[in-house]
Amino acid sequence: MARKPRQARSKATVNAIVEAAFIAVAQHGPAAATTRQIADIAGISVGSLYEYFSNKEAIFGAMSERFVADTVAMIQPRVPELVRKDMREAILDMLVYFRAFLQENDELYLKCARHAFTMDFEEYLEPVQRLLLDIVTQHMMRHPETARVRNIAAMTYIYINGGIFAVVRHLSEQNPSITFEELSQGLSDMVGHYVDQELALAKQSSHNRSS
Amino acid sequence: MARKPRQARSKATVNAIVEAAFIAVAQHGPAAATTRQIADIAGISVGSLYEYFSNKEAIFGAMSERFVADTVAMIQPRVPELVRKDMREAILDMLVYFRAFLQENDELYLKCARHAFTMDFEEYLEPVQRLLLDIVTQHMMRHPETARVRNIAAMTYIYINGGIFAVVRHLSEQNPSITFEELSQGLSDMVGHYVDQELALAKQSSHNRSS
DNA sequence: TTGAGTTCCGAATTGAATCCGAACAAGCAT
DNA sequence: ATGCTTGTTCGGATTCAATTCGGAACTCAA
Repeated sequence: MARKPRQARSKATVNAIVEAAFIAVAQHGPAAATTRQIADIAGISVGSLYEYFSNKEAIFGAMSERFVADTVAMIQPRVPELVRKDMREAILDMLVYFRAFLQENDELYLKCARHAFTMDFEEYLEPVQRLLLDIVTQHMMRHPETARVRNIAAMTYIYINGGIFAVVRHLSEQNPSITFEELSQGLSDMVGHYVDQELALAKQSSHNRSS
Repeated sequence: MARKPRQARSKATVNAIVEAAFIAVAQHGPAAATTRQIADIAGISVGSLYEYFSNKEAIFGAMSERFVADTVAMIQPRVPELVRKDMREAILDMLVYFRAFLQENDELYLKCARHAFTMDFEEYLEPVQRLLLDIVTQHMMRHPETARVRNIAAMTYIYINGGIFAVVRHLSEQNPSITFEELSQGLSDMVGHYVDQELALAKQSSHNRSS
């Protein structure tokens, strides 16, 4: 960002630019979305873009940040409810929430997320990763029996990458080879079975040790 | 591709263009890689690019095809060996192969794969999906006890998306939060535990039914 | 050897990203 | 209120890369 906004109206301008960018990218993809389009949609002139963003990349960066922040804000209030549930159900719920989130506003976010990697999206994922780790931690405190599961960090890493990308890809496909229900059930069982199996192994090994 | 190559030399040119594109993209990223750079590296003129590719996108498409084909070619000869192994070990092996593949030639492929999604990479994944499904099928024929696992299709879908993207992302990170060993162990256990758990459930339910 | 088809070239065109200096609006002191 | 300073917006000028085009150079079969 080339300059910090001092006055209220310029904050509104920055906001308008980011929202316009979402619309333009959803319509034409990130490569074909031009600064003129973004400026037109935002109702400002092209030059003004460069008062707040040093280049087009920076606008994409702000979009990524916004997307991640909105995702977190969407899940956050549901955390108390999620951690109370059975793990499989919690995961299914999250996936359904995430799908609804991607599809709101005529799939605005989904259409952008499809191309997200242009924008070095991964760099911005950290808050989501933190949120998920937080949920897992809280969940474990309420379900102490799950404390013996190994490799929680690796699991959340895999899950966040595999889960987000698989869902985004799936929703973008015209005729996917599996249904969304199969996909979400698969993701949930994959985690659920993993945990069950880890617990079974832990029980078995402690049994062996004590006998 | 604007024209089909008729003569031998033009096939070499097409090849040179694709290889040059890999180098240019690895160096500058897909957005900053210019047609001039690609032409220079390939040792041809800019205009010649357009004899074989209708635009830059098409070159990226050819890169994706090449990448997928090379990946399949790298795994294919190892299929007989893989299907003989225990599932967890087979997965670990595949991941190690894949890492080595990404890192050869000074990480040429890895550097390009990082940005792969610009190029609508997903469209080209189908051969990999087929290969993986083929491996699973052959594996099941040798290990008939695994036939009762449900949702094989969903599992390979999740695995191909989650696995490839998690590995590419992990290898691209400067200081990843987990090691490659933890990641690959996690991916392998995730699948392994899933299968084990499914088999346990299947055994249990058939037991219930017969009692 | 030759000419029809193929391949290659690089200057010219086009259009988008970015820069810049002038015009405009807001805040502030008098 | 009035003039001054600083923040904000504008849109044309500039720059640079993608793509086009007309013709030169090459290949190969007859």
